[in-house]
Formats: sequence, C-alpha cells, structure tokens
Amino acid sequence: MSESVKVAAADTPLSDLAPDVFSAQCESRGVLEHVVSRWGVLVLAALLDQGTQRFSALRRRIGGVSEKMLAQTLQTLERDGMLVREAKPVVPPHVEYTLTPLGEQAARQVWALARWTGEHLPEVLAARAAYDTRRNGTA
Amino acid sequence: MSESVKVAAADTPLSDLAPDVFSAQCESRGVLEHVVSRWGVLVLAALLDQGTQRFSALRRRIGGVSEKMLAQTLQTLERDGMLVREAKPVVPPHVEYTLTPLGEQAARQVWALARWTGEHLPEVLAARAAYDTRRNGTA
DNA sequence: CAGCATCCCCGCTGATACTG
DNA sequence: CAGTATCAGCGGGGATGCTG
Repeated sequence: MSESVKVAAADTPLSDLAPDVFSAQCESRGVLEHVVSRWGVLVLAALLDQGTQRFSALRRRIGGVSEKMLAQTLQTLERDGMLVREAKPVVPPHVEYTLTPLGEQAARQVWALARWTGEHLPEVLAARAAYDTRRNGTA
Repeated sequence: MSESVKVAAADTPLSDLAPDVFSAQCESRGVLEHVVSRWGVLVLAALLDQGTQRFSALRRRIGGVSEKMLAQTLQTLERDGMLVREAKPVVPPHVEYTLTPLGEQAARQVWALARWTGEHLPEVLAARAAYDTRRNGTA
C-alpha cells in the first residue's frame, strides 16, 4: 500500500462506490465498527501517536480501559490486520503492539475524525443547548 | 463545503492536538460515538448521497433500521447540530431532514472512512484468515 | 506482566402497539 | 405519515479471580 490516505473525493456519486453499505449484512460495516469502537479509536490513536507500545503502557495511556476490553480490542484489531502483536519469550512476559501499514492508514483516518469532532465540539455544544431550549420551553 | 477534508496531517504530534481524548470523560468522544454509530453512519451517508429526504425515504433507503432507531438517531444527530428537521404542517405529516454544513463535514469524513474500509476489505479478510489459521489450524 | 475465564448488570436494540 | 410508549432479549462491558 502507498502512503497517503486519499480521502474526500466525494464528488463521485456515493452509491456507486459502495452501494452495499446500506444493506444490513455489509461485511465492511463490521470492520468499521471495530475501528471506530469506543476503545478501538483510542488504541489506534495511541499507537499512531507513540509508536510501538506494550500492553501496560497502552493501559496506562488510555484512561478507563479495563484489562479485558484492552485485550479484546487488541485481539480484534490484530485479527483485522491493523496491528501486530509481538510476544517476547522472557520470564516476565513482555508483549509489544505495533500498527501495520494498514492499521496506520486506519488510525490516521480515525484520528482525523476524532480531531475534527474535538475542533467542532463548541458548535455541537451550542447546537445541543439550542435544541434543549427549544424543547424544554423557555429554559 | 470547500473541497478536501484535510486528513492525515499527522506529522503534528497527536497528543498536542487533542491530549484529552484519552481521558475517560472526554466530551467529544460522545459526539464521535453518535456520528460513527451503527445507524449514524448510514443516516449521514444517505443524506450526503441523496440530499434532503423524508423519514420514510430514509427508512426505505437504510436497510434494516427500525422506526425507533431511525427516529432516535435522527434526534441525536439533530441535537448535535448535524442535521435539520423540518416538519411541514400538513395533514399527512411531512417531515424532511437535511444535513447542516457541520453535518456535511462529518458525513464526508465518515463516508471516507466507510469507503476506505470497503476498499481494504480484502486485506482485512486475508488478515483474518491468516490469524485464524495461526490459532486453530496448523499452528 | 499479560491475558483468559467467570459472573453479572444495564443499556442498547428490536417488535409491537398506540397517537397526532 | 411520522412518530412515541412499552416491554422483552441479547450482548457489551466492567469487576474479580486465576494462570503461564
């Protein structure tokens, strides 16, 4: 795979590119869910940010993950080819996780999205306030 | 909207841009979840693809949504300022939904991500096969 | 240290039925 | 047509405890 992520060539009719996303059993939907899942986003982001890291480093980095969910998320992403797990055969186990090129592409996209939401949070918050006012009456 | 969504400017240290995404109570995480939720993605995509649409049109378009989930999703996205709901006061109710500029930006990003996963599905599937073999099969 | 197994809860989700 | 209300089921996700 190359390097740039190539996004937003959205003048092409959307339905031509992926007509099936709207169908209930679209397989790529599952992949997307993994990638944008609660912890998936953060694992990818952390790995993109800091590069190769061990389990405990990730756990410390990502506020609020349980061991279970971290392990589960890592497994899923490994299975999807987004990252590589390398277990060094030493006495205190030492396992490192690294993004694959594929995973890096995903991570960049996800990260961009996360950053975008962060940047536009004020607008969202304003919209919410307006909406709530409209509903609850005077407020 | 201008043209490109500007993604993958990831040479900037990630943590500088949004240090708080990793904290458990990051507000933008919620917005992200709404946007990339199962039906959120599809609603945004449908609206980006076809423009303003009514409730029933969306329902028909998006395979497998229940009325409840569609209504819920639309409400959430409206509250977040991603789309506008316009109810025409006619006897058989007629309600139209349209993306806001903000929502259109979101939709493009989400759509790009969806498309990316679609394009790279073969790689993911291959990775999965390899992973499963490593675990069950010959391994 | 890494991570699997178990238990358990609650929130998302869908099916059904009712209203404006 | 476009919702809201209610109920029931399933699975995500956390806490705990145990292994290599």
